[in-house]
Amino acid sequence: MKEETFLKCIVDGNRRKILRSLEMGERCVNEIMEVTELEQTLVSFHLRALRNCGLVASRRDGKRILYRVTNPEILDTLRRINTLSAEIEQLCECKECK
Amino acid sequence: MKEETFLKCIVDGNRRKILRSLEMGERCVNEIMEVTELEQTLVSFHLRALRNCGLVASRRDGKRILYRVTNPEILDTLRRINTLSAEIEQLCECKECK
DNA sequence: CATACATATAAGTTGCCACCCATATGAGTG
DNA sequence: CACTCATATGGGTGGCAACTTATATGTATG
Repeated sequence: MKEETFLKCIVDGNRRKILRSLEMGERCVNEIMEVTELEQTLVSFHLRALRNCGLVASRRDGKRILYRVTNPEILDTLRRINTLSAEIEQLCECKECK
Repeated sequence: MKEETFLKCIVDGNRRKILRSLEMGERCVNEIMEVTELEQTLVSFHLRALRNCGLVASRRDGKRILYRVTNPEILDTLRRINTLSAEIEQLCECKECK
């Protein structure tokens, strides 16, 4: 996968929400819906994108389909980005950041 | 700055190109143009965005304006994203990644 | 102060992406 | 096999963001 693909995938806030909802392990779509407070179709839509990018994987368990993050580093990277953003805010001189 | 702002800023390939062109230190717009092979207006356009986000800063030196990355961690993070993307590619089962 | 060089800004166009709505698939259960 | 629960898919739409073209600002230099 190219860097570009990865970034396009995580630039969306709902997709990051979904990724973070999988921090503790596998979850089915219904659980993800509850945690993220997103509509079912929207969750499926984003899960598909995340899956196509290789960020999540799924397996069936009876009626349900369980999703998981493929690589713990993905969440690490999100955390790092979060920290870095906060650090940059300190330096930034634009209006939004004041 | 919010995570979202940071990600929106670096999701663009040309902006990442510009950031990486500043890896070795300060550069003026003209140099950035040469290294990145981007039009002048486009470079200025993106520099403005990067500046508004606090990712780069500038100072005047005679006729020229020199730009620099505000925080070396920004480039570290780009490197990390690059590595991670490559790792994910190994796991990914979609067509694009094969 | 007129001209050239370096960079910035503004307006207009286009393409893409997230979202919504409606509907389909697919597995379990009686 | 009908029905329901869980999830996926497809078409349509609006908004935003990157790019282009044209022009403005600002600094040095003769």
